[in-house]
Amino acid sequence: MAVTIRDVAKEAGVSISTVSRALSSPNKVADATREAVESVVVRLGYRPNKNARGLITGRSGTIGLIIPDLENPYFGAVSKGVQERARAAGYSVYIGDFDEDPSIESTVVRSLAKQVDGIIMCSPRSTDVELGRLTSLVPTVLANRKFADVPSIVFDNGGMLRVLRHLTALGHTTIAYAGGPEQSWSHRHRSEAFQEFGEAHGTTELIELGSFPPNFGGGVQAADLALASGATAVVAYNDLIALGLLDRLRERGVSVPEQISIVGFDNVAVSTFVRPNLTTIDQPRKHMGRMAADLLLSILDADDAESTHIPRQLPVDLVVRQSTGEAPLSRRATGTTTAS
Amino acid sequence: MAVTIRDVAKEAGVSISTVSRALSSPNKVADATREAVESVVVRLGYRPNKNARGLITGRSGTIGLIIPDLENPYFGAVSKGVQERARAAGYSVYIGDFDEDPSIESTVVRSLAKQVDGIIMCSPRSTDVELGRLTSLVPTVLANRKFADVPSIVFDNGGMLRVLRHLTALGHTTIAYAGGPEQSWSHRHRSEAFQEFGEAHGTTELIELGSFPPNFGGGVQAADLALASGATAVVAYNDLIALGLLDRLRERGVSVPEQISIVGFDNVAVSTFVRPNLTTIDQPRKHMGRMAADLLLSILDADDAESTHIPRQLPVDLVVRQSTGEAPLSRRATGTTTAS
DNA sequence: GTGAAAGCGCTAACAG
DNA sequence: CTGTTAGCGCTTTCAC
Repeated sequence: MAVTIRDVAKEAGVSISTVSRALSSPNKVADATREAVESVVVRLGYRPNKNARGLITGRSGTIGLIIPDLENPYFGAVSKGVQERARAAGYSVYIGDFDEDPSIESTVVRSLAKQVDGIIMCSPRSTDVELGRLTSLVPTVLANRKFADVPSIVFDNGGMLRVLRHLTALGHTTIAYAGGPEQSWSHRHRSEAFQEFGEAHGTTELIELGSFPPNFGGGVQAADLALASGATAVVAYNDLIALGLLDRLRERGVSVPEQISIVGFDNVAVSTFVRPNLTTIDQPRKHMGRMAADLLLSILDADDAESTHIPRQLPVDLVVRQSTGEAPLSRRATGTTTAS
Repeated sequence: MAVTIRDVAKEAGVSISTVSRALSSPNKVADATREAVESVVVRLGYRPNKNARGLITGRSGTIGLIIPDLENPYFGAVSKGVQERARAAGYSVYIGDFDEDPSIESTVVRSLAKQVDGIIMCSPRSTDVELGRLTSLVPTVLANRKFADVPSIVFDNGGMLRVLRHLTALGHTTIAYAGGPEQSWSHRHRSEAFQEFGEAHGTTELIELGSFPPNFGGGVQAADLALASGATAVVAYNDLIALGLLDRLRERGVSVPEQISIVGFDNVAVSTFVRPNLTTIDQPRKHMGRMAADLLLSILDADDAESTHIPRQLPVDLVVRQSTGEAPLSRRATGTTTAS
């Protein structure tokens, strides 16, 4: 097998415990021996066996990240943030994708629970009851969901309010909401904020179109309902739904944004792939990943105090994109622009 | 801590070795005892500690998956395929993202190498020299790259040929290629196929525009060059570049596909977010993930024979999308279609 | 077919 | 400050 701590000890002429100490608690060892050990470690290319260490410390040096769908760039960004921080702290991360299926989510969490020091559940789709069971298995941090007193990171849910203020400022008086998955905590909160705004502003008519799959197809479905509703503006649960809406509305001969305005959530890259670029709520999701990892690691490292000041609620931004589709990059050359 | 093999043994009234055997080699134990043990296992909710097992067997029951960018849906799909198979075989998977940066790729592989039974490197960006070192660390399977005799899964690279035949059939005689990252094996192969076609068909003029970042911005860059080249059709390294091309060309007043045709590679979801839907080469990437996982697992399980018949080269399909943007889902209702 | 015992590579008391 | 000694939870000879 590979080079073990014993090889290093022999080569450095010390005992294995000294090697162990030199690596895990460098301050408990004489500078001279520590340096000697370190040089041997480098020379032999020794890398401690995490398994063996974990067996005794009860810590595996790994965390689990559970997300609904790896193929959705939203979660890819979160994952990158988590990895960035975990790696910096010497942790490895298992990623478990559950295909937006609560029962798979449950299975994956349970199978991972025994092998990791902690778990980050991003946008969990489980019911509260099941979530309660799952979060009791192992130290857990939630992202995009609040539940009991489980530590969590969520986005400031003032996003919907900003969107609605923006739209009413533009003169819209009939606004529809094309929602996301029922099980989504974010969806429920957006829906509530939507309703509340309606109650507070009697002059604006607010229409909920229902729940749709959080993808392009969901938006296509929602479009026909939106049109029938008579709304002049549609707020979508996310950008993918917004793009589906856009496509279908245009296909039905409705011009966007002239006849109907559309606003999304997330500010994923594709929101700039269409003209005009989509107006959306930017949610710094990579940052959310970082914060979630930081929070989990701080919990793992300091069993006593969860004192560290990690923001639990991340600010979001309304990104209003110009509808006038002007050249964003460089001026058009004069002269012929058509191909041969 | 959790329930251990000793608890099970005590509860079932047998020795720990019997429990161990009952679980790992059920045929080496009397049916009666096996069943007894199994029922206790279920009742106590016992789950063997992978670390401890790994310590002795030298196998961790985990594999690593190294990809350039988690945020790119292409790799998300591959990851899902890998996970699907790994999970089914009882393996966990570490995913390591290296941000398209070869030096990070190297670091990640090295740090993972000691903790996993095998690694799948998808679309590696390292040089051949470095790749040689990396693949010698631990059993490795390559995806989207061939190197020496390292087992690999790649897509049939006849895709470019099909695209070019398609375009010439449509009457194009001047065709440009907007390439991907220099380090990409796929890019180099597409580029070669592109050149070869030119040599074989003197009547068609083929123009390489260069290498571009494999994203929307890369396509925007390429668009101005494409226009200046006089080509009437542009083949893009991937769909994201194709979409960037599309956007920029339209902005410059060129209509697509009337004046310039665009074809992409990958058939990612966004390729249907635009009108007309993008014509593209479909690469079944989730399937690639599955095959890569199967290949790695078969290598790990059978040290002797890599006999299993896993296809090493996966077929691709040209997806020609209709330009006429007809209603794809349901017929438009008669009557007013504009909103209030 | 089953149990006892010996470790896998490492860390954590405990003496020195 | 350093070495010796027990194990962590499990698999695997080797006897019985």
